[in-house]
Amino acid sequence: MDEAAVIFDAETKVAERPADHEAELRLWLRLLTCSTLIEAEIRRRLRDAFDVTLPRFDLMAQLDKAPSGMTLGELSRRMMVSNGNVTGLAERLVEQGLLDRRASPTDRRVQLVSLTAEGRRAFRTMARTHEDWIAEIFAGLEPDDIEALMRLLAKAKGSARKAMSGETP
Amino acid sequence: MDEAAVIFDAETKVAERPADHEAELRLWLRLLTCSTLIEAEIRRRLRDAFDVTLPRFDLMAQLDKAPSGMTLGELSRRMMVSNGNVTGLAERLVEQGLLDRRASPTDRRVQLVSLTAEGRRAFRTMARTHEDWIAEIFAGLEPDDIEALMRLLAKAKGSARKAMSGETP
DNA sequence: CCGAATTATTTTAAGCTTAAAGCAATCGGG
DNA sequence: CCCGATTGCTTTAAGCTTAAAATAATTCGG
Repeated sequence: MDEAAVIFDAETKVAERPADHEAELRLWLRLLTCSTLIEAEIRRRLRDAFDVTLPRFDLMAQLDKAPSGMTLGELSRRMMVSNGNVTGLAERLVEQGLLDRRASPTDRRVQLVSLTAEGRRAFRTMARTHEDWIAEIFAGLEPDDIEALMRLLAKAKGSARKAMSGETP
Repeated sequence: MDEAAVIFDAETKVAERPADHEAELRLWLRLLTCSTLIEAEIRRRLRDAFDVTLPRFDLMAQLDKAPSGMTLGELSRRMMVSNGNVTGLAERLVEQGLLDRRASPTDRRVQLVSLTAEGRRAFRTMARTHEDWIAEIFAGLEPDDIEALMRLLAKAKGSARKAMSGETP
């Protein structure tokens, strides 16, 4: 009964529900499924191969790009997670001897973190394997597919960002 | 020094590292960023508008499609999460009066859950708004873009699934 | 019918995540 | 200089998530 109504609307645009956006909804579901699936696999492999979690790997990846270290705030912005989250992650990585952490000499509020030599070595090893995993996972895509996906995902991201800022104008 | 080497390899394919898969890596980063971004926004809106979490919304969505209810195991398979996860989610939804839960009359191991009348009503309200949010978020995409993304994401998913089963053959 | 294997679920321990509140240091205007 | 605002970080409480172990019920081969 409800289903019939929805189909009817889709065909005729008459509707008490002005527009149905089934295509967009299905796109979202597929996008989410796809990235969740891959993310779960990467988590599993990181755990099995290196006994590391994805968040810790991500944090180390950010620091690997900044040889001189970074503040916790900068890290939380780049990782797009909360401040408190980074506090805890960094704490655990310091415990493991993979991170150095020190107060800024010029601003006593600021905490600077960087990879230790061991941390850098460990990350580089993991990163190489990680890149191979990703290549394996996307091996079924042609170069053209990858290019098209890059473009379309950028467009989707732009669209999403716009919807987030200009909230109900 | 390392950077230079990587760039050199990319150009010439000489390399001690046989192939670099930068394109795939960047695709994965973009896919992940895109879906994380949207997911965070949906979580935020569900919380602000309906005081509900995404996992609870997802669970209710599954049950809405199965009017006669479902076992916890079926639910965990469809949601692609662990059994223990569903146990806890269902528990909290029952507490809120949105879910009914009863043992199967034919198999005492099995727990059947279904939406209560209130749960169904609440879900339908949320679902309508949720669909509008998704439409808003993807408003910058043309119908052709959506179609192309659907196709390419399906292809990516297929490729990922293949990489997951046939592990290092 | 018995016992071993399988199946469905729950429990546990550990870790991730967030929003909100709190604390300390710094900055900026008067 | 000083005080109010801002900034950087930490803490807290709550919830999600998983893997692994535990529990309980059912099934199946003999």
